[in-house]
Amino acid sequence: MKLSEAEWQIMNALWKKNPATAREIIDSLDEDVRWAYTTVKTMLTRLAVKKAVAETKRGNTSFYTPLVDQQMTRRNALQNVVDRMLDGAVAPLMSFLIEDRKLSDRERKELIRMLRNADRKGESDDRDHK
Amino acid sequence: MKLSEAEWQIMNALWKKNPATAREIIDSLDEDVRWAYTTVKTMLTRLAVKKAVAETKRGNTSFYTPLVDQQMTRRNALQNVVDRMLDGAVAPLMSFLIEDRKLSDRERKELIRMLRNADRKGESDDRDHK
DNA sequence: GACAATCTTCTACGGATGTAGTATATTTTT
DNA sequence: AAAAATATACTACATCCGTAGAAGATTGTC
Repeated sequence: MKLSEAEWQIMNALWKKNPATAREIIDSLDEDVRWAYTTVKTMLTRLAVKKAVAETKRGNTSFYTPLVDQQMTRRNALQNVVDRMLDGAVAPLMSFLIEDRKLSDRERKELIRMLRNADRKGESDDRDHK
Repeated sequence: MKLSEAEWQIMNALWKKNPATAREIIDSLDEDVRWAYTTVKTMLTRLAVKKAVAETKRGNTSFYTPLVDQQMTRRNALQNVVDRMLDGAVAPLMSFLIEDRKLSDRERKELIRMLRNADRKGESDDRDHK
């Protein structure tokens, strides 16, 4: 499941609220995204063709629902980003998170908590950590 | 500076070793990437056109060098990924790092260290970019 | 019921991308 | 120097992507 940038926008909107009509999707997009109605429709049709969304008609109007899982889709996309763009290394991702895109205090704490947690449930190879 | 997926491959090779000829680049790519010589040349020419690399001739052969900074280019690309694909949220990135893409023990420790460090120097914490 | 608003389907089109063939110039090897 | 290998410049082309207009179907409104 490969999505184009514009398609991500649509999917993100749909993941937030669904089912939704083309009109609802447009309205939910950022102000600065000024797509014509038919542009969004084209996107939706293409997404339907690739089975990323389901199209259901009620009367004259189509309602759309995501068919792919957000978590999973993002995960795959990120894996691809790491593989292609970062040449397989996660380090740049980490420094992006930590240095560039300053995490809020909140996020930083949360991240540390997650890491500790991951550490604990990490299988056999744990050595001296007391 | 927007790079296509194939262009990232080339740039990653060039960042690793430069200047390099088209031939050297091909040879440095993963085994499973079987591009024709002219394909790589096309890529390089396009990259030269958009000023991402410099082309210098020595005799009959061209040598290429990156003109854009790896760190910076990746950073921008990642910001774009967060904005478009992740709808502005970094949380999915974190969980990708921590849950999906299991960090090695080594990487996890390093990440924690970085976080602690960022914590220390982040007294005058102001956020909200753009 | 007529007109306006809205939705639908179909078609289009320029630029980006992946992928490479051809013909030609140059360099290297017998 | 003739042949073989290699590099270059140019051209091509199918598909994807962003973006939307046109024309017709349906629904809402006075």
